[in-house]
Amino acid sequence: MMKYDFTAIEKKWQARWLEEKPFTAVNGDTTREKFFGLIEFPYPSGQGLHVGHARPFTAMDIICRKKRMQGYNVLFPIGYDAFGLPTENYAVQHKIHPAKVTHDNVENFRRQLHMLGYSFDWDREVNTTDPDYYKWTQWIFLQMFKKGLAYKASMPVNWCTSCKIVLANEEVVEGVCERCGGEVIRKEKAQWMLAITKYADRLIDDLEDVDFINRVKIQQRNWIGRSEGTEVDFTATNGDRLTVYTTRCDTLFGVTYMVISPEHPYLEQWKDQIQNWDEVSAYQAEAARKSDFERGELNKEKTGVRLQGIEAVNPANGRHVPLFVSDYVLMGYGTGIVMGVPGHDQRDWDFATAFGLPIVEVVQGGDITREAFVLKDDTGIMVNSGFLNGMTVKEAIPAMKEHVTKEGYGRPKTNFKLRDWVFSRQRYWGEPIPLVHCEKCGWVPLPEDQLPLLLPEVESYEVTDTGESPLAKMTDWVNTTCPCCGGPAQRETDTMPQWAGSSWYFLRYMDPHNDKALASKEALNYWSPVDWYNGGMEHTTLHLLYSRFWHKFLYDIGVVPTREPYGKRTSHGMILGEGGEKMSKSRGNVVNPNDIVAQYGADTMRLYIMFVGDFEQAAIWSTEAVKGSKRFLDRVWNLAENARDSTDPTPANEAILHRTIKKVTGDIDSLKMNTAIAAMMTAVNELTANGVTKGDMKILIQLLNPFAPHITEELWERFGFAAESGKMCCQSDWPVYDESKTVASSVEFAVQVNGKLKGTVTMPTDSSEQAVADAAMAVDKVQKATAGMKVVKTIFVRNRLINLIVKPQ
RNA sequence: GCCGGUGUGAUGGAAUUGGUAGACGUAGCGGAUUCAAAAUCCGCCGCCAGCGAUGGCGUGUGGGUUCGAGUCCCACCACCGGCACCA
Repeated sequence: MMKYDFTAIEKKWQARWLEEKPFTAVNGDTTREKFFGLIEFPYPSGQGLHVGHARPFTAMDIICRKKRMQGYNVLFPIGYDAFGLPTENYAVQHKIHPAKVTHDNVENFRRQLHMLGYSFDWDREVNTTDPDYYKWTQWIFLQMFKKGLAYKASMPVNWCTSCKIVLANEEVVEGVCERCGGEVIRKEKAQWMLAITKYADRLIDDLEDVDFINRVKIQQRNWIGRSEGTEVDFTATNGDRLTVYTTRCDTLFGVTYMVISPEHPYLEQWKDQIQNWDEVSAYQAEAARKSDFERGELNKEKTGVRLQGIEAVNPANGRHVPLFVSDYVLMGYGTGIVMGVPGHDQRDWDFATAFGLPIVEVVQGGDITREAFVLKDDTGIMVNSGFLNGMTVKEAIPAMKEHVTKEGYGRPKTNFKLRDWVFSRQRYWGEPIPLVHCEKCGWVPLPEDQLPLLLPEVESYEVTDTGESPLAKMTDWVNTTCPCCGGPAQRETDTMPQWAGSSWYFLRYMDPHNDKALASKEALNYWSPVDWYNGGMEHTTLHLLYSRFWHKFLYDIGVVPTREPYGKRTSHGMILGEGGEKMSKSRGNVVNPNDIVAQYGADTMRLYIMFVGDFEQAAIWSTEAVKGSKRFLDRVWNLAENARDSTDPTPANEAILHRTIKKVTGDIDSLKMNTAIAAMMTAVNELTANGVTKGDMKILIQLLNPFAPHITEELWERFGFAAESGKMCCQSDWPVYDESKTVASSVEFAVQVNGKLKGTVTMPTDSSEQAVADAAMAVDKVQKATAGMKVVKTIFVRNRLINLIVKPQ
C-alpha cells in the first residue's frame, strides 16, 4: 500500500495550478452566473501569514471552490494593504526603504498563500502601494475634494511631548506614548477631513437592503448613533442665543440651570461680562490639560463653575436660571450647551446635587429625591409643565416639538455620534495627498493627468521636530507651481491614512490593469456588487463603514452601478492560543502555519482550521488535535486504495452519500464548515465498514475537494477521472442529492413514558403510530412503567418518538 | 452604565430549531500487532451509587410554560468583545 505523501502531492498540484491557471475569472462571461467572493486583503507584515489569516481565507476558498464546481464564474482575488506604520517604523529602524520592506514581505506572503493551496486569481493581484493603484486612490480623493467632501479643519491630535511627534490613536496606550512612554497631550493641528457625516443617514438606512450578519448592522448603527431630537433656543441675559439640543423637549419646564462646554467660543467672547473670569478661565485651562482618557475616567464626579453676571432665560416659561461651565458637556456633540433637567437626567441630577441646585419634577412616577426619573414609556405623566400637564411622555415629546417650532424658538433636529473622518497623517509611507496650496488660489487640486503624484525619495523617514511629515523636508518637492495661476505654491505634505487604499480595493480587482479608469464600466457592471465579503468584527466601524461611504460617493458621481459595495457580510471568530489567550509574540503562543504544513500538509491544515469550532465564534488552537484531521485524510487515502474498480455506486452506500451531499452542500453555504467535515468523517467511517467502489469515491472526493484540494485532485487523477474530463477543480458537476435517497429504510424511535425515556424501538421508516405504540409496549421497561396504569394519551412524532402518557387506574 | 456575544463531559465542540443531550475529533483507559517504539486496528469512555441487572442526577443559577426544554418565557450570575458624561 502506498503511503499518502502529502508533500509531493501538494507540491505537484500547486505547481500545476500556478502554470495552468484554472482559477482565472472571466470578465463579462454571460453564459455563467458570476460570484465575487472577497476576503480582507492582508497587511503584509514582517511576521508573515499566521493561522488567524488561514481561518477566513480557507473558508472563502472553500466557498469559491464549491461555487466553481457548481458552474459559477468565480472571482476570488487577493492583494496587499501595504501602506502603514509598522513598515515605516521598520524602515526607520533598519534604514531600508519601506518599498523594499513591502516588496520582501509581499513575496513571503505570496509564497505562504500558495503553500496553503488557495484558489486565488493571481493575475488580479493588487498592492495599495503600487503607483498604478494609488493613482486611483488619489483620483477618488480629488473627486471628493471637488464635491466639497474633503476640507481642512483644525483638530486636536495626540502629541507626544517627548518624541515631539503626532501619534495615531493606536499608538497612545493609557494616555502615554506607546514607544517612549512620554506624556501625550492634545494639540490643535490643521488636518484634512472627509465629510462622512453627510452620508450618515444613508449609511444607516441602506443597511436594510444588505445581507449583513446582525451584529455588524447593530454595531454600525450604534457607531453612527443617530438620535432624533429638538433644538431649543434659550437666551442669555446679555442677548446672545443659547441653542441646546435635547431628545427630551418634554422636560423643558424642568430646566433649573444650564451648562456650557469649557471649549465653547462664547466664553472668550464673554470675557469682560463674566465677573468671575479668573475662576472660569482657570477651569478652562484645567479641562484642556486633561486628556480624553482622564476626562472619561473621572466620569461621575461633576465639577464646574457658575458664571457670575450672565444667566439664561427659558423660552418656555420665561424663568431665569443660572449658567455654568462644566466639562461634562462635550463641544463635539450637539451645540456645546445643554439644558439641565436634574429631575429626569442622571448626569444633570448628579450635577445639581453637587451644586445644591433645585430639582423639579415634570414627569410623575419616580422618586426624584433619590435619583433622576428617566423612563420614556407610558408610565410617566407630565406635571408642572403648563399645557403639557396630563400627557404621557410619549405624547408630550411630539406636542412640545410642534409647539416650539410654531413659537419659533425651536426646531426638530437629528444628531449623530459619528464624526467626520480625520484623513491626514504626518507620515511618509502613505498616499501623497494630491493638492497644492497657493497664496492666491488657496487649495488647488492637481490636474488628473498628473496623477499619480509619486511619493518622493527622502533621506530619512523620521517625522520632523514640528510633527510634520518627512515629506516636509523635501523642499524641492514641496515647492511647486500653482496649477491654477502658475505662481509659486506648496504641496500638501500630509499623506493619507491606511484606510484609504482599502476603501475601494475590491473595485480594482474587477479590472486591475486598467490605466484609463479605476475599472472599466463593463467590468464594474458585470462584477458588482461583491457577493460575499467575510472579515473581522474589528473592521466593522472603520474599514467596513469607510468603504461603504466611498462606494456611495462613487455611486453618486456615476462611477459604480450599485449603492452598496457588498451584498453579504459575515464575520469569523478569532483563533486563540493554546491557553485560550490572544496569540501574540510576547505570550509566545503564536502558531506558524509553515510548521503545520511542513509536518502535516496544507490539506490537513485547511481541514483542521475549519474543524476547530464554530466559524463565527472564537476558537482555541490545539496543535495536538491537528492529528485528527491528518488521520481522516489517511483514512480517505486508504479507502481510495481499496476501492473496487467499478464506476457504479454501491447500493448500500447510497443513503450515506446522499445524506452527506445534502449536509456538506448546505453547511458550506451557511459557514458550518465544522459540521460539514464531521459529516464527511462519519461517511468515511461508514463507507470503510461497507467497502466502496470508484463510483462512491468520486462523490466523496468531490465533496472533500473544496476543503482538501490537493489530495482529492490527486485521487481524481489516479482514478482516471482526469483522463476523461480534466482537472477536478474545473468540473461543473458538484454532486446533487436526491431527497428520497437520503432516508434510511428503518429508524430508531425514542420511547417515553410520561416524557421519560424508557428505551428505543427500531421500526421501518414512516411506521404508523399504532405500529410504533405496539412495539413500544413490548419494551421491558415500558411494561414496568405502565404496569397498573392506564394510557390516557399518546404523543407521536413521525420517525422520531412516541410518548405514552399514563395515569394510575 | 449601555449594546452585542457566550456559558454543554477531562477537552474542542454537535444537537434536524421544542422531540433519544454529548454527533465528529483530541486526550485517557483496555486489547491486538511489534524485539521495542511510533504508526495502525478493535473495544470502553457524562457524573454518583451498585459486583450486577439497574436506579438516581445531569447543558452557568433559581423559577415558569409544556406530554416533553440545552432550545421558549421571567429573574439572576460569570466570562469575552464593543461603546461610554452623546444631552
